[in-house]
Amino acid sequence: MECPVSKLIKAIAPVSRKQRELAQREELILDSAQNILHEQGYSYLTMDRVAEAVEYSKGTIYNHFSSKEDMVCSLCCRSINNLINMFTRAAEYKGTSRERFSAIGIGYSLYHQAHPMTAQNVQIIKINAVREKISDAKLAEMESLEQRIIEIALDVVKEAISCGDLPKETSPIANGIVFGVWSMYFGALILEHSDIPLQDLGFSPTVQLLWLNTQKFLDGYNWLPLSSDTDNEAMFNKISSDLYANEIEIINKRKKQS
Amino acid sequence: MECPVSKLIKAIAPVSRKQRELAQREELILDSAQNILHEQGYSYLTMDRVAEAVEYSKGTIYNHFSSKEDMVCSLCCRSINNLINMFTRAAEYKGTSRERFSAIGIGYSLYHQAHPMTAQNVQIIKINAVREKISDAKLAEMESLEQRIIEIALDVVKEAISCGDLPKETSPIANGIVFGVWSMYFGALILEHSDIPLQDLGFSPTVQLLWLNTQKFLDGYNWLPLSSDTDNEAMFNKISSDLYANEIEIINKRKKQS
DNA sequence: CGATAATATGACGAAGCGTCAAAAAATGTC
DNA sequence: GACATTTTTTGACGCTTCGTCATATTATCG
Repeated sequence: MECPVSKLIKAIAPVSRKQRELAQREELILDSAQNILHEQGYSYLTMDRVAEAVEYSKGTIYNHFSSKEDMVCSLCCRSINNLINMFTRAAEYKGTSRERFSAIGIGYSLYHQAHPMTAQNVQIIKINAVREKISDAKLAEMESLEQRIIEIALDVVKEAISCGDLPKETSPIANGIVFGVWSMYFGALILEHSDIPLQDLGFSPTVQLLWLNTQKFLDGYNWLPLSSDTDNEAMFNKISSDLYANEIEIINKRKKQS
Repeated sequence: MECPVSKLIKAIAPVSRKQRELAQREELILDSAQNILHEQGYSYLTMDRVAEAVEYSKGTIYNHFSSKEDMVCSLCCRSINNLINMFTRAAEYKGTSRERFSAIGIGYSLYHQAHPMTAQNVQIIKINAVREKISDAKLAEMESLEQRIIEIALDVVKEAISCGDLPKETSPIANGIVFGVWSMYFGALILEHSDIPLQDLGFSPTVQLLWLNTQKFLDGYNWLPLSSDTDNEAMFNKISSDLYANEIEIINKRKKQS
């Protein structure tokens, strides 16, 4: 089901005052929803509460989002957009192709550490019973964003192949590398944020394990320079501070609070 | 919240007629739930419908499960138990340590391909908003099963280290390997079963990518014999038919139907 | 067989979703 | 500026589902 408002907002330029106001209100609603999620968790997020928080009626909220799930999906789109920015910077980082690819992984880790809610949203949005309730338009929007973000990572892989850091034969399975780290990071993300006591199960902190495993994985693909020829911890720290000072700061603040 | 019935069922031996009947009814309920999930999907699964299907009242269902989520968690426990059996067989497979470990991965893939519903359940159960509604007892039960299944994989890694197939230095990061494949398979599983058009995003079939990536990952850890010295496709086929004829059959039946 | 304990039942209250007729506001017309 | 028309907003309402609990039914035991 398409929403009345989204048609208006996305109508062709020029952007009228009304369109701007609507877009602004949409952001306000999303901010409120995000806030509720952050403060009280997903079970507490209801349309009535969002309506109360933004001081509009429920009907108005439904003019922007065809369902609660649609709203959460929009939040996910915002997050993916943020990630796209981070990934873009990572892909342009000065360093070896392997460093740039690793930087993307680090960005993913740090972003979700800085914004744990995002991980939950993404997780929820992937459930089919939830997806059913999202408008086709919004799903398409999200898919196209995912498309873009994958492209960024894939480009780095292709560069690596063309400059010889990866064997030429890797070419037809370039997407295998991207899918590999994507699934690995995504899986780890969910396992980590699921309150599952990984430590109790005998695992080290997730970020460290992820980093280690990424390096082993890339070694397996023979992505030069191999991790045995590199100071991996130093590399991690350098990339983090070079590219993701913001996220690091947020994470540290969060730590202090708890 | 603990359920009246589960206390009874788990009471100390000897198993009385009543206990047997209760346990039997619990299985009946779970079978029904599974059936509804299979036929109609998660959104269609309601306590009223389950009650109607098993021809007991809703109150009686609630004597077995403290909530709908508790019920789904029980379904997950059944699945994990199945996986434990498969993993155990895989770990005892005649072959190199690397083959045995790979066999575990294949088992995971095939099981979820044969029982797609399971993947959904697991996915749902990992959401915190859902977990909140599961009784502590059941969560503990699931955790202990997960503990066991991890242990099986970890033992294979340890054997590999002690027989020299993996470098001695791997010892302190043995759990890294297990976590790596766990997260990779779990992530891929969810991405695959999420109706997300991976093909549209330019990816090959998941099982193939997973198999390839597993081999690269193990190569990265230097788990001998390396994939470059092995016919990987043949290995996959051999392990599948040696260990998982059942699952293959189910998968093929499923294919025919569609 | 009657008393007591255990179990099963389904009507009920609460919560949340999404709708839609009516009210309010904005826009257009003279 | 006053009236008509269109657009937007509102919140009461219907519906679904959850989980509970007083009551009814069944089982157990003296």
